Amino acid sequence: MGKFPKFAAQNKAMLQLQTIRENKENIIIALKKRNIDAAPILSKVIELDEKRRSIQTELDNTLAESNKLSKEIGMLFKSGKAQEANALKEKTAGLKEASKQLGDDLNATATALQEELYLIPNIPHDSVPAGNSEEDNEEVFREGDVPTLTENALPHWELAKKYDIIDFELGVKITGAGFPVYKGKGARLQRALIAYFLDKNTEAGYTEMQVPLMVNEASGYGTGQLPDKEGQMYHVQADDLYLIPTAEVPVTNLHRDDILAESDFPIKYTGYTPCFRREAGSYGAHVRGLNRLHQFDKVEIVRMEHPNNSYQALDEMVEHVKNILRELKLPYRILRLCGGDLGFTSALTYDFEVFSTAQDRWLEISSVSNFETFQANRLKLRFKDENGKSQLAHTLNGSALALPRVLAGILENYQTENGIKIPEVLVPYCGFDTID
RNA sequence: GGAGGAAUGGCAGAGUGGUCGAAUGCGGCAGUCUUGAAAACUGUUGAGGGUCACACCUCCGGGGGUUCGAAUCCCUCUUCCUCCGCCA
Repeated sequence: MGKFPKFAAQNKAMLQLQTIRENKENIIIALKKRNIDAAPILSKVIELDEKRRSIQTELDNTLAESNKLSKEIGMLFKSGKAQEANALKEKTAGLKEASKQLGDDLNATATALQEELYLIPNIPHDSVPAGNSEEDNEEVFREGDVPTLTENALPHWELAKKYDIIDFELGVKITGAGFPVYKGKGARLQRALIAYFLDKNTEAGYTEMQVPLMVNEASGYGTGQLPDKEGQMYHVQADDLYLIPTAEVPVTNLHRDDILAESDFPIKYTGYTPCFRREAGSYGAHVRGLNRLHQFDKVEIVRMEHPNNSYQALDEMVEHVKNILRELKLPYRILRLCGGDLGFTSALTYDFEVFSTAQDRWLEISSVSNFETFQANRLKLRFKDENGKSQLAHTLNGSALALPRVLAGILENYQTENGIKIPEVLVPYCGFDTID
C-alpha cells in the first residue's frame, strides 16, 4: 500500500520537528530577535504534529491488520481452501475503507503541517544582535583607506558614461531597465574580475563549478528561495523553471538528497554565474547605475560542513573575502546582521560593504552566511556520523564577490583626472592599467 | 520533433501477482589470520516514520488505478538509452 503516508514519511520540515518539540521556549526567545512572535505558530505546529502522529499510528495499525489478513488469504488459497479465503476477503473491505479515510486525513494533516513549517525562519545564532533594520546591524571590522578624490569626482554611472564602458540605455532598448550593456574596457574589466575571483577562490581550495542558470522547483525549495521569495525570481512558465537569483541555488542543490561520509567534509565549491532578480518595487536614487540590477554577475563560494566545524568555516570564508578586498585595496567594513535584517534562511550573516567615495555611502558587495541545518533539512543533505547515524549537514555560502558594486567601488575610488586606474592585481587580467 | 527500449539498495544486476525490503557480485564496516598490510575466510551493511526499547508501518523513478494482496498488471508524468530528423 504505497499510497497514503508518503508526505509524512518524507517530512521536509525546515526546522526539525523534534527540535521544535524539545526546544519550543528557546526557539520563541531566539526568534524574538527577528521581531517575530513564534508562539502561535509553534503551538499550531506541535498540535498538527501530534495529530499527524496519532493518525499515522491508527493507519499503521489498520494496515498491519490488513497485511496480516492478506497473508492469510494467500496461504489459504495455496493450500486449496478457497472458501475460507473468500470468507476472509469480506473482512478486508472495512479495513480498506478505513485506511483510505485515514490516509486522506494523514495527507491533509501532513500538508497543513508542512505549510506551517515553511513559514518559520531559521533560528538566529546567539551572537546575532536584536534589531529591526539595517540601522541595528553591528559593525565588527573596518579596513582600508578612503581615498581623497578631486573636487569634481563623479559617481560611477557618470564615469561609465564618460568613458563609454557601460551603457544602461542600450540595455533598456534590448531588454529593459536593470540590464546594462558592458562595452569595451568595461566588458573586459568584468571578465577580469570574474577570472580573478575564481582564481582566488580555487587557490583557497574551492572547486570551480559551472552550473545551470535555471533550476526546477525542487531546487528552489531546497535552498529556501521557495516559497519565501517566490516573487523575487523570474519564472519561465512554459517549462516551470526559475532563473537563478544566485549561484547558491544550483551549487548547494548539487548535494540535495545526498548522504555523505564524514570524510567528505569539507566540501568547497565556487562558481561564476549571472544572477537574475526581479527586485519588484525597488526604485529611486539608491538603485541608480550598478547599485541594483535585474541581471548581474557574481562569483559565489559554497561549503558543506560538519556541524562541529561550520562556524570555523564561516570565519575562514570571512577571512577569505577580506583578503580579496585587501588585494583590491578597497575600503570596506563588515557588519554582523541584526535579527531584523537577517535573511529568512540564515542563522548568522556577515555583510561586507565597500565605501563608495563618490556616492558617500556603503555598498553591500558580499554576504557570508551560515545556514546551519536549515537548508540541509530541506535538501535532505545528511552525513553518517561516527555512530553510523544520519545527521543533517551544515551549509554555508558567500559572495566572493558580487561584481557590479565592486565595479562601482573601483570606478569611483580609483578615478583620477587622467582616467580610472585599474587595481594592480587586476592589471594582468585586464591587459591595461587605465580606463581613459 | 518522430519511432522503439529502459528506470530496482553506494555501484553492477536478479526478480513478471503472495513467505520480497528485495538474490548474487563489487564496494563499505567489523572480526579471524598477520609485527603491520595485502590476500583469504567469517559476520555485517539502504532510507524514513513510530517506540523507553520492541512490535508495527512506508518507500523498488514521481503520481494515480486494478486486486484480499503489486517491484511485478493498467494509466499518466519525468528522466535516460538506441535509431531518425534538426542544430550551436
